[in-house]
Amino acid sequence: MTVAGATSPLAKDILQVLKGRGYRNTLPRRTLALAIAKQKTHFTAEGLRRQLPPHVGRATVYRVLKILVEADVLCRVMLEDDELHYQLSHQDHHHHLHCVECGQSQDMMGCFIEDALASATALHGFQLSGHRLEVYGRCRNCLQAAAAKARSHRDDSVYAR
Amino acid sequence: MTVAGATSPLAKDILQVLKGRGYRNTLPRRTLALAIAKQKTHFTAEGLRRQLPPHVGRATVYRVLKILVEADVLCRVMLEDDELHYQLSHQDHHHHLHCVECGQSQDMMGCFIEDALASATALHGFQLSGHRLEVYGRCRNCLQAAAAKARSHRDDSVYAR
DNA sequence: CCGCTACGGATACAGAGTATCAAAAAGCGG
DNA sequence: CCGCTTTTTGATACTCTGTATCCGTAGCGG
Repeated sequence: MTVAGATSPLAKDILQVLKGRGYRNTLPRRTLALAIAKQKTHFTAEGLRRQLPPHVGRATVYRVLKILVEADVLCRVMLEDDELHYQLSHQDHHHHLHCVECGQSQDMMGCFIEDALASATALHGFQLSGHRLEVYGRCRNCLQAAAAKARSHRDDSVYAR
Repeated sequence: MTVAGATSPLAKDILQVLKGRGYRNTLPRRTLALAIAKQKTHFTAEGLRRQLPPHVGRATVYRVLKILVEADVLCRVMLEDDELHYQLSHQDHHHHLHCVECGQSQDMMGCFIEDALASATALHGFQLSGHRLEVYGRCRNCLQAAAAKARSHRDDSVYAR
């Protein structure tokens, strides 16, 4: 019933990646891996730290996050409020749909703009090397919730700013 | 040959916008407007401040930048190194081409991904509200410079990382 | 020219991330 | 299982960007 008790497959994967990169398997890293595996959505460095036992130092959190970003386990996403968040990254190139209502974000697999982008940049004499796309909107759940609310209170202006 | 001596049309526009929004016309703001008008490309808040006479306070710089972003005179762009830069914004929705070689950035007018985006997000039950796209690559000038260099020194590996 | 306010600059503060460093833990060879 | 070397850790201090406060000052409408 110690730390090892609740190890998730994902946490194991993370530790495996660290091992593969020559990093040692330590208690703080196991704790971090477990905490990251538990995240349902994006999170900030400080937010993550707050979920950790207090004996895990701030520097350690940032160090591990940095390593995991370099290892492509996590990716950093910039939200509309200019806050830097982390989230589990699929290895493939993809983008994120961020719900501006509930803050959840989901992956949009596959990149459908690569071609359009290539031709558009070619017009400018540009040789494309990469891009960063974040999409904002309202997710299915929030839309449904809003619609339900609208039905019960006709006078509420759900869509007003 | 005082401050008024070098006033550019763009600087006047900026001051006009401030006036239109009910802000006063003050010396620090004139100085700021002039400095911003001189920028050939994106810049950081601190970088801008360093180009200003030292009697202009840090807080003032940030305050004015904030106002100008709200007024859509400037827009904030996130570069690949995760540094926040500002640059003159065209009023219309557009994106930026950033050269990873020389750091210059140019506007790519018109947004060609809106449609593709709408259909892609619809698949996820998303109601689109906005997006952020930054494009990275090498600009015409840098490509030409690299090509010229390659011609003169065949052995240099210009394209190697 | 006066007086009301917005403004400016100095300063202190806040939040995110990094550098430093002594002490502790990992892993390895035996 | 033990000691040895190297990596890691957490505390702390620091840096960097940006914001809040506060009082003197300067704009500007009258």
